[in-house]
Formats: sequence, structure tokens, C-alpha cells
Amino acid sequence: MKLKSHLNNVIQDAFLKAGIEHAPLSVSEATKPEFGDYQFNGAMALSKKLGKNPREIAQNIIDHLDLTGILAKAEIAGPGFINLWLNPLWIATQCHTALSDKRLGVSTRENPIKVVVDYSGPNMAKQMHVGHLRSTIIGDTLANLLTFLGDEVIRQNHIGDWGTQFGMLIAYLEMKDEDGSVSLKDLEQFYKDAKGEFDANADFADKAREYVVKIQSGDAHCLTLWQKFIDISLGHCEEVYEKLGVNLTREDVRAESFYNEELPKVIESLAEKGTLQESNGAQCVFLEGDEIPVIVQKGDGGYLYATTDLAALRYRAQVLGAKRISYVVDARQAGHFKQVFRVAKEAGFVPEDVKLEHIGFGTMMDKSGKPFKTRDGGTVKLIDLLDEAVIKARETINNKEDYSPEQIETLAKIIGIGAVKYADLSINRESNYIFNWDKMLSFEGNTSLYMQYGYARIQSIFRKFDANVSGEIIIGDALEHRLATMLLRFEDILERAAIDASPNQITNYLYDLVTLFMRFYEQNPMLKEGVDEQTKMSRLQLADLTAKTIKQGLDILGIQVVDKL
RNA sequence: GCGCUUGUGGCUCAAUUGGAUAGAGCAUCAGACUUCGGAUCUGAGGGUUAGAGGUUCGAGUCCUCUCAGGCGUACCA
Repeated sequence: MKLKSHLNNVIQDAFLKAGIEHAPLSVSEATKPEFGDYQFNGAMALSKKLGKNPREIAQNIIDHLDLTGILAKAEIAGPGFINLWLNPLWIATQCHTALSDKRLGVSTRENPIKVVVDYSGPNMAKQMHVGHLRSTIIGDTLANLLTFLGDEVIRQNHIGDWGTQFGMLIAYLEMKDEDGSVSLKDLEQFYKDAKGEFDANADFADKAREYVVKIQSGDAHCLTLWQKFIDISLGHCEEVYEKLGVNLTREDVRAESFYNEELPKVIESLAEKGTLQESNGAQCVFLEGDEIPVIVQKGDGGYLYATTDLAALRYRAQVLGAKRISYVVDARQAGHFKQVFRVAKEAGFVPEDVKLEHIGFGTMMDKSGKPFKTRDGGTVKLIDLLDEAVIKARETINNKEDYSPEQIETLAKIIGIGAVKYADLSINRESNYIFNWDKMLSFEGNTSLYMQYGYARIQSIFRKFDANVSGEIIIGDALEHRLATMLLRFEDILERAAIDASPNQITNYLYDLVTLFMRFYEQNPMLKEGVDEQTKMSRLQLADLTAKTIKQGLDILGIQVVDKL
């Protein structure tokens, strides 16, 4: 239900009838219940243009407003606000329709586009650490969201599988263990050991350097070893994705090395366009207004990540045909992407109409506000963090005696992983955020557990009711009115979140929805004595739609629900 | 130095992108029918939105300056 769009049409219609010529202006949600459901503030904005006082304009609009369909009432307030009340009958009908729809009334795009979402991007030389968490879950949510709305989403996992450190790693792999599966169990340690050997053993260091050259020149033996190393390392990542419930597969992997043979061509193309300049031995693109150039080829002939990113941009725009390319990468790389995007457009690698965006995010901090580290200052492995989340979740539910150990385990995973993801997704993407176990695993406040509790509570009602729900939805009081309206806002919220790539708009909505439902639940009994049949059926349907909306919303965030907590 | 970015109750975060009296949750205090799941709900106190100017009908939001923090600043990714 594109609620706002419907309301805007009504307003626009009134514009026409009132003889106001102006580009469409949008309604917004009312800031308070006393001010109705929606408000239109355009009269004030029009005041200067039309040379009339805003209240007069507002009155003119109201006089021509259709109050027979969506709207029930409109009032002028303050300097020229128009407060709008939705028609309860209309709301009820829409909720009823949404309930019978698998997509809860959310339409699919009329004009879907191809969108590349680049996220996660772990380095194969090391185990995934907390630094990859945000990219992985924000990116996955964005991909889920756009898929749900109907876009053709192409997930791209730009893994780091190339570079000098791989010479060292595969040389060590060969020396240490033919099979590889044993010694790679702990990649972090493997890396440290290899580095240790590199520093201590001159022969080994030579061999490592030799291997770098060999891989890059396509030596079959070295490439086989390298491939083996990547396979195992990627396997570790997939274990993490599995635990996280993230929808990334091998098919989504387009590694750095995938673009290798494109790199010289990128340089060539830039040279042809005449944008390339040599500076201190390196090949650079100087952008107007930027002091620092984009270096695309080092003095020694090697390529840099800007080169790879340019190749990837060209591939995504020209081969994959993407119209929107979103990079979910740490905010600190804003400068890099700004430059690379400009170069890509100016060089014609990416057509003008393709939207390039860097979806930046802040750093994860500990309780004291410092970057998240282990006690001894090392990076926290993602897998350890997730395991700890499950353990902590288990502690919060260990007083449940009617569950089997298996059920507890399943529940702990859903709660623990959900908490980690929700905590991250529920804060503004661009700011740093404080990682706090106690807060994220709480039943209170804006947490996944509170949403899951709300959902389970509704399921409990239906377990008890255990019959078919039928009949109409009747908006009986102000709370039902608000709840029903909130439910109809779902699509608008998703749409907004998709445009801004900001999952926290979804979590904010879900939190408001669940809070509202809890109040409704306290005040509007369904199965208690003395509730007439019609009211019962109506309220049950509102509860049902609430539960389905929570479930769908969390599903987009990659978080599961359970019928019983 | 230059550039980007952040600053909102004691703490953690919102604020529909310029709208009405800046909202939640923790924490504190006070309440709720022998509970459709009390893992809940209701209420109270707590704010000069870092500071100073400006733009306009209207500013937490936009502009300028100041203060304080974070990050980035050519051959790592």
C-alpha cells in the first residue's frame, strides 16, 4: 500500500480543482495523534509563490478536498498546517486486503532495475573479523530489501584474493602441509606462522617473493596451490555466512583476481581518453579540484585497488547492466569512492544514468567508546563473536524447563544472532556504534528480542484461539485506528529505507509497531470474557496482520522469528 | 596544513530530510484487575540540540565562524 502516494493524489486533485498550479508536494506523517494521521504543510511553502497568506491557501485546498474516500476529515491548524484524518472504513478495508495478500499489500516495482550490491568483501589472507560485520549485514539487508521490492539484485562479494601476501601464504602452505586442511583451521595463526617464517628464514622469504611473481605470471603449480588456499579460506567465510544467516554464495563471488586481465585494459582506455598523466613515475588521473590524484598504476608497473575498482565498475555497468551500484564499505573510504566514481564516469566506463553510491558506515566501538578489540588488543574474530552471542542468548533462556536441549540450542541461535544483527541495523548507518551485549540481548527497548517477543505473544493468542478467523475489521477506537494506519505504512517505510539504504528506518518502524501493538494488547482484549464475536474477530485480524508485518520486516533484516520464546 | 565527518537529558539512540510543545529505551521514582505470556503496560522527573551569528512564516536539520572529538590525506586494500 503506497499510502502517501494515495494521499498525495488526493491533495494534487484538490490543487487542480482549486486552480493551484504547482508541482506536487508531499504529505507527511502527523507528528502527534492530536494532529490526525497525516499532515500537509505545503500551504506555507506556497504562500510566497502565490502571494496569499497560508491559511487562506490551506482553506482553498480543504474546500476542494475529496472527503468521501481515503480521508474523513481535514482541518487547518497553526500558521497553515492541514491536518488529515484517514477514513476508518477505508483503513479497515485496506488492512483486510493486506491480510489476504502474501506480500501484505506491498506492491512490486513497475519498473524494476538491476542493482549491484557490493558487500562483505573479506580478505582471504585472514579470518573474518568484526570489521566485516557491518558491511556483511547491512549489505545483505539492502539486497534483501531491494529484492523484496522487486528489483533485480546482483550480489557481489569482492573478496581480496590477490596481492603480495599470497606468495608468502602459499609458499608456507606448500612447505607446511600438502593437504592444507589441517593447518588452515586457524587462518589467523597460519598467517602469523607464515609471517614468522618469512621474517626468520631468508630462503623462505626468497621463495615467497618468487611465488608472487609466479602466481602473477600464471604458473600452474602455484596457481593450483593458490586456488586451494582460496577455497579453504572462502570455506571459512561461508561458515560465518551460514551462522549469520546471510544470503551470500559462491556464485556471488567476484574476486579481485577476476579483474586481473582487465587491469591493463583499464589503463589503456584511460590513456586513450587522454586522462592519464605520469607523476613521479606512476600513472595517475588528476581530477579537477582534487589535489591528490587517483593512482592507477604504480611506478613498478603494479596495479592498485583503484584500478581494480574501476575494472569492477566497468564490468558491473557494461557486462552486468546495473543501473544502480551500491558499495557497502566502511565510511573511511568515502574519499576513495568519490574519486573512483568520478573517474569511472568521466572515462565513460559507467554511463551517466547509472547511480553509483557508497553506502558508508561507522566503526564498531566497545563500551568505552574505543574501537572494538580483544583484551590483548587483537582483532575479534567474527566467528568467536557469533558463538559468544549464542552462548549469551542461551543464558537468558536457560530457565525454560519445558524445552529440549535441541530446542534451546535452536532458540539461542535465533535470539543471539538476531540480537547482533538488529543492534547493528537499528542505529544510523553512518555513525559509529557502541557494541553492548547487555543492551542488545535485552527484552526491553528497541531490540530484536522485543520484536520476537511481540511476535511470539501474538502466536500464543492464536494457539489458544485455534479456529478460523473471519469477518470484517472494524476500527473501534483511537488505538485500533493508529495500529491499523501504522500497518498500512509498511510499504512507504520500506521504500524510503531502500532509497536511503538505511535499515534503521525499518527497525524504527518495527519498534513503533510493536510498542503500539503492546498497548493495544493491554487495552483491547480479544479472547477474554465479554468480548463480542465481531470485535474479537476484528482484533484478531489486526493482531494477525501485525505479526505478519513483524515477520516480514525482520525477514528483510535477515532475522528469524519463533512461535514460542 | 588541507579535506571529510560527528557533537541531541546521566548513558545508548530517534526525529518522516525545513514544520507545531525535540521523542524512545536504559537508569531513578511512583503505579497496574489473582496476567488472552508481568519477558508486559501506565505515569513522573530529567533538554538553551557544543557555542555564537545568519538565512525565513518556521532551524536539531541549511549557511558562516568558534570550540571539542573522529577519520582521510599519491604508489596497502
